[in-house]
Amino acid sequence: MTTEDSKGHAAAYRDRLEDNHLFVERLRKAEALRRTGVNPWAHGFEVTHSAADIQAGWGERTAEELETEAVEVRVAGRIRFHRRMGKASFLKLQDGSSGSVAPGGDEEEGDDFQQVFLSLDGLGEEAFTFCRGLDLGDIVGVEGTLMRTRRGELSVKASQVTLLTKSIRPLPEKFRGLTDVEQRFRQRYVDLIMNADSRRVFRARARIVKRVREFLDARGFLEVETPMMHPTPGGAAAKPFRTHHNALDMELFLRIAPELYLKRLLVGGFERVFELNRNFRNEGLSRQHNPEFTMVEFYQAYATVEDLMDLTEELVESIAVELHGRRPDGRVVVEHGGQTIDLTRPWRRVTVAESVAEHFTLTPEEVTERAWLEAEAERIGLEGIEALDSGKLLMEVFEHHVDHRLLQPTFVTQFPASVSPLARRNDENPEVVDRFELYVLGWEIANAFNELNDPEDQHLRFREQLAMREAGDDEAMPMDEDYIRALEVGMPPAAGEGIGIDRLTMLLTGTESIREVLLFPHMRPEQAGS
RNA sequence: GCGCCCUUAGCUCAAUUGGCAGAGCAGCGGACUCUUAAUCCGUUGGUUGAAGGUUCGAUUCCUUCAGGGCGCACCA
Repeated sequence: MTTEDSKGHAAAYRDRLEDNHLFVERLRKAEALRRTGVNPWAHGFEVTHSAADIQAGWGERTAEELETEAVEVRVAGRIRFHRRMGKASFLKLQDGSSGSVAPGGDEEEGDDFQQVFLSLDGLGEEAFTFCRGLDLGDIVGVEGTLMRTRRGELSVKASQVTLLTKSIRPLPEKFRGLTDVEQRFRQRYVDLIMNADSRRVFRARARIVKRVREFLDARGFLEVETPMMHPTPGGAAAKPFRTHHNALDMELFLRIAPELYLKRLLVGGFERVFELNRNFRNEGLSRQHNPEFTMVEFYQAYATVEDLMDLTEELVESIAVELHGRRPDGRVVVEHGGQTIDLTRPWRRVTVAESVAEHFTLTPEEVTERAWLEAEAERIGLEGIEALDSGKLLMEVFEHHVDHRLLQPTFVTQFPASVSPLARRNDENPEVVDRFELYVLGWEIANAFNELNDPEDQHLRFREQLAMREAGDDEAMPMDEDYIRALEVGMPPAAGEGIGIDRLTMLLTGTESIREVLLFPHMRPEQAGS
């Protein structure tokens, strides 16, 4: 790049900063530093202590003790506060330990930014003047010794300050911070700097994911990765995203579920497998739905849904205990939107028909009668009722009246076979399958069933799905011939389950929108120039 | 996809029945050697989301569009 090009680019770069004087001022400072031989975007700095390290190691020391010890430290972080006086000033640095959650501890966010004391005496004229030009948002490295201020705050008395990164765009207002929901999601990097609650949620999410892995690992489950791009979308009732492979010139679908691949692994002899990863569904967005979402699916040979209900209670309760602890009375509760949710096991177990019957103060027999179901479907405003089987009608009534009212953890069991094409029929009643969905806060958190391993029945179910597909249901599953072939080789009896990690995280972090637990939730593109 | 609501300075928010677009923080200049959202004095900063309309005059009323929030629908 020639000097002329370089000048042209500098102008173009300034233009994209919209001539905002706040941005241009900082850029001017950066350029001034460069002229004195200081690169405002440095690399590398030896850090010996985090803010949390210093608090943990010397938090109880008195001013005198600190003076005697003369502990030398090198810290680094982003300037969040800068209080300037004539010949002294204070910085508050935010580092990766700021507001961190101690392992096994509660979720209290400590305001453990590291304060730095700068003085003309300690730094000398030139360095002190340089520090006066530092802006909120700049990242600096500081070398100094620990001290306690007159007001009692443990601080680093700086002997040397190095600018590591110049920040061109100012941070939001320091008191109220960034509250605009759209900007919080679009500029998550700013949100994470400004909002301890956001940091807390994503740290909690990481612990939940880690705990799920540990839990399954401890029970002998093998973590596997199966294709994200499927030639045949299957394993769930959902509309897929389509994509295209150029070299093979073939249509592919982003997976809506890993289910059919994981069960092929049961055939292969991996008797306990799980996959914790993304699924993609081409459907509407809501507070509970994002086009891509994370689910853990696991399959256990020789187990039944009964076993998985126990396992699910144990898993979720243990994560809740890790994040929130137990109450003195031994119960495990989480607060969510003014509700107290009691996750202490065991949880209520109720069949679909029972839950509907309870809502209408009828009996399970009454709410599964065709005439009653048709009449109720009519009241809901359902169309094409005659074409729907009774199981589908029952589910419609359940979804319209019951599921969103199941606030406390509830296993809903005994689903109609017609809405569960991959589940094994109940031996006593072939019209239902041994399946459960876990509801908490009215959200479906988990879904599990005894897996259908009879290839002939599976073939029949796929054909029924095909018929529904031809009748216009674009969420009905297509036939998967290779999956049938796998079942013909022989799949051990098994139960499998999927748990929605996003919703589980919402439940355990008290958040009400899935966007709060996704680092970069799906958004429409911003308009140019904004 | 449909309905309701929101969009004003970098950020957080004001602006009376339609009558000169303002404040705090941030920034800039100045004072101040222990501050805690530091304080004090002075000061820069606006295509009021975009386009159109009504009006002598529009941040304000109307239309369309964009983005966002909430609800419904779809779904997990």
